[in-house]
Amino acid sequence: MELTTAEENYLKAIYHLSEEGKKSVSTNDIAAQIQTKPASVSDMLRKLGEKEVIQYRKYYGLQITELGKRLALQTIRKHRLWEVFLVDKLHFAWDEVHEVAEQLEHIQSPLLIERLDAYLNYPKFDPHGDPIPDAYGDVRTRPRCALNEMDIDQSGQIVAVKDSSAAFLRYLDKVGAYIGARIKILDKVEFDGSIEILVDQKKTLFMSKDVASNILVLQS
Amino acid sequence: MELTTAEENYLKAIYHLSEEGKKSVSTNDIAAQIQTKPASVSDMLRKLGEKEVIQYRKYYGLQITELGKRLALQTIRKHRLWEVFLVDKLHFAWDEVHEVAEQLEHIQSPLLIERLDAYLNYPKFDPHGDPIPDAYGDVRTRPRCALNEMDIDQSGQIVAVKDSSAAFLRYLDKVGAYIGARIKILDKVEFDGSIEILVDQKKTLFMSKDVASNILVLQS
DNA sequence: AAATAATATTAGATAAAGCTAAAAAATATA
DNA sequence: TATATTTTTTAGCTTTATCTAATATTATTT
Repeated sequence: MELTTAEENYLKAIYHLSEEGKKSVSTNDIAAQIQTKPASVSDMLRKLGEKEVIQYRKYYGLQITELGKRLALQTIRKHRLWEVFLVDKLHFAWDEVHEVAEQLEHIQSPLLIERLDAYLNYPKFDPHGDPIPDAYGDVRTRPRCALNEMDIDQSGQIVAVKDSSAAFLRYLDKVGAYIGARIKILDKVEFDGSIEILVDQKKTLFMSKDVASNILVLQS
Repeated sequence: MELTTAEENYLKAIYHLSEEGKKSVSTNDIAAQIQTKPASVSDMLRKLGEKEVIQYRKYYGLQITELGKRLALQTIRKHRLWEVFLVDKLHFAWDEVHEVAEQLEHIQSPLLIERLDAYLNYPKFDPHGDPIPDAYGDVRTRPRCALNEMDIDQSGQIVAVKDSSAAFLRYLDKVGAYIGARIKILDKVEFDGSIEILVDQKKTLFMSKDVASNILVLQS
């Protein structure tokens, strides 16, 4: 089963949208996700249906198949391994890796990915804390909750971010929130949902609900 | 100046053929080099002419421009740096790197190449002994001659191979000829041009003229 | 120099991936 | 329920990069 670069990108988008727990993935959602027009999406859905990576009935909706899931996870695996490479070995900042990894993920060479994985010491998470699927497409997820959903006095460790945009990541760098940081909720403002947290038992930090909702925590 | 992947491949082929010292590069040569049909080449030459990376007058011939040379050397630089990465870091054999590097060379990210170069410690030659152009497209070439052109009793060091096909490279691995090996011509057979050489003052090796002509030596 | 061969180009198709505008289907609203 | 709105799909066009078959040009031989 060979997919083109465009097909891989659509399938990845569909996989991500499917995982977000929504009832079903709409043509418009996909168009928004990959910055294209709904008309182009319709066309592609037909093609992906023919290739049996999704089940598709027009006007009805779609469902990703097992095959599709496996292929999407392969692409995600490659993307995340390359991100680790860029950060760990080439010293990219975590907000600089996405665009390059978007390109690198389409390189076709099973041997390359096998060797890269070994070279990076079989990492389990990428620089944004997202889990790296193994060669069989298995993903080990950790229980995690959004920072804004925690209560006062609860503590935990930052394990991932939901939004990986450069702007957000640079903001986190600036205020000193990083993956691995131990945090504790000091205060929550009812009015706007903003919170005050203690980072690494040293520094207090105020942040809006919007920011907090994009930070994922492993509770302890 | 932005080139598509296909355009980069054509330009690279044109650059390589131009460097081979031939009077001029023919449509058929290019078609053979990149495994396509002459009709497709004609089409592409027109496009490359419009982009001013070659000077092109139909039926007359073509000449690569300074701009074209610079862009071709950028691609070659990327290709060769990736080959070094694959061999030095991911432990690919030198006959396994070409196809993957063909893909990697089209990744667009100046920062990536800059960092990769630094990470690899600014290598000057790729695993086949070919020089790696610097960021400005300057290539430092070493004087080198084909092994079959040397005379009896002359010695030198293998510095590169002309043919980088997997079959040839695996043959060299098998007989123990590698880049860096010190060699001395022990005998030359007038009849067929085959030769006998001493490798690293230890081992003698017989090889056909065909093989010898694809091994490049720095004479000492 | 004329005929033949080789080489190069154009014409016309095809396939992928995108677009806009129009039509069709599904959903929401009055 | 009928109408309006939103969503989705189709129709038709564009671009890039191929191809084959036909034509044009240049080179080579008689």
